[in-house]
Amino acid sequence: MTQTVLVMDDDAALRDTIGLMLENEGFRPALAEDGKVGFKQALTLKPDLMLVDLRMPGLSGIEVCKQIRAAGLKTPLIVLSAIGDEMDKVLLLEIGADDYVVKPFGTRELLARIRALLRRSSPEETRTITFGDVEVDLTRRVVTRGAEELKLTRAEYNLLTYFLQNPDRPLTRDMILNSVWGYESFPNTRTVDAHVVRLRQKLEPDATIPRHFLTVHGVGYRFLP
Amino acid sequence: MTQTVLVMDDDAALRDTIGLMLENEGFRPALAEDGKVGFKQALTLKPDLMLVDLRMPGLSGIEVCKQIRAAGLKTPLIVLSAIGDEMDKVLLLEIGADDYVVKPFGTRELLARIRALLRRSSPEETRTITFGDVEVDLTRRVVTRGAEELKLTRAEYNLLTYFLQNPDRPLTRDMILNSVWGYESFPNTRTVDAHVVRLRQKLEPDATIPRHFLTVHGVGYRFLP
DNA sequence: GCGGTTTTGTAAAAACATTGTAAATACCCG
DNA sequence: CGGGTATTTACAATGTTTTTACAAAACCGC
Repeated sequence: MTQTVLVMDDDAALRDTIGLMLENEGFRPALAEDGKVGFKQALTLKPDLMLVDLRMPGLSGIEVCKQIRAAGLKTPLIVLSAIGDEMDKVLLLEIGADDYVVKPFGTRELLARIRALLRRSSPEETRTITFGDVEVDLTRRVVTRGAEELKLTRAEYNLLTYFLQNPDRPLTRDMILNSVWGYESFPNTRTVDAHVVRLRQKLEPDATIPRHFLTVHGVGYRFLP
Repeated sequence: MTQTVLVMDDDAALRDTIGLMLENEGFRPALAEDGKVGFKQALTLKPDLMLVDLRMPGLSGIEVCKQIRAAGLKTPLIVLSAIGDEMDKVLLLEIGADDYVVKPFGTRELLARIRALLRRSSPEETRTITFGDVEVDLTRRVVTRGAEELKLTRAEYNLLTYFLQNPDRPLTRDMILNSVWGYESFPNTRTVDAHVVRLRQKLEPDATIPRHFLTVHGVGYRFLP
């Protein structure tokens, strides 16, 4: 489950910093000090993402990228470029980079981009959550029960995904309103109840005896997968 | 325990309004009128959260954010942007902001976002407390005894957590009423007794010989873990 | 210890609050 | 406009809290 990130940079200090940061954030870092080593590792390790410095002695970042793509690898790739480097988007496209970060950058920015790219490029066709006899396909936004596809309205679906993201803990109506409806609109808290009722009718085996969308009297609701 | 919020905005009126609002809501506000001062305060005060105006004379909000991130600070950060500002998410990502609010905004919205962000960024711990054969899971709001889950009503649960927070010391009925029921409602002090009885029935090995919820005659009650 | 007094335990009644739900109304987007 | 959604409303059903009443226990001065 842990995702591997291959870091190619000739600057040892930077390499280690990034490696450490990645480790702290739950990734498995792999470090390469030049393009030749990096390319080999890209083939053998099959990392989930690569960070490639543009300027490296020997095989340059540009060359590495091209070779990697030529080898048929579609690994998501972020280019690290020094400020002042000619960095037009055509070049990036040509070498098959998905994003770039200009040095010097904050680890936090880098991390955000890594996460964003992984999210963008992960084969999420199969990101589904199941509970009871219900299956929720988060990428297609489709909910099936048994064999048939259910029709959920926008509000119902949003509420459902909020429950899915916060299983097994009491959620007050206000928390739900803020997260699902946002801070701009202020519907009555009873609105939440109305929607819970409809989720129960559509998703519970027996709507009168909730097994998944439980009420916590005096508090709110709790979702139990 | 009080959380510090650093507000960076060149508009003195707005700054003060926000500061006042924060104070009212139990935060400790710190105000900075430009990026330079703000950056210094960010380093010295180590605030729990920052509000940064994008457009400021001198060091702009964007620059401040970048510098703060470059300095390694991970402080949660909300950007305040004037309507019409180019506010794409890439920019937010680049500068390491966690959320943004478009001016003009209501204090209520801002507050909600501040609270939400603080909640998001505080490490979530599963706090559970045990006494006798009872286990209280404070995050899930679930009380178990032996193997089975007990059903506590809202008042019972609130009373229990108050006892848990003040173990081994006598609590008068008035203290309990004020802390658990608040100053808004004025129930009879016997109400406390009624609830203690029910806690004993649900949580004591033998409700007739209390081992945890002790009576302090003429005073009130005392909880012994 | 012994009455008298105060305080506490407790079940049950009464008052009150919250939730389920359908139906009515408002809203919104094409 | 029309059709679907979202929200509010109203009322019943359910659950909770508070009060009450009386019994039991603790305290107190003698």
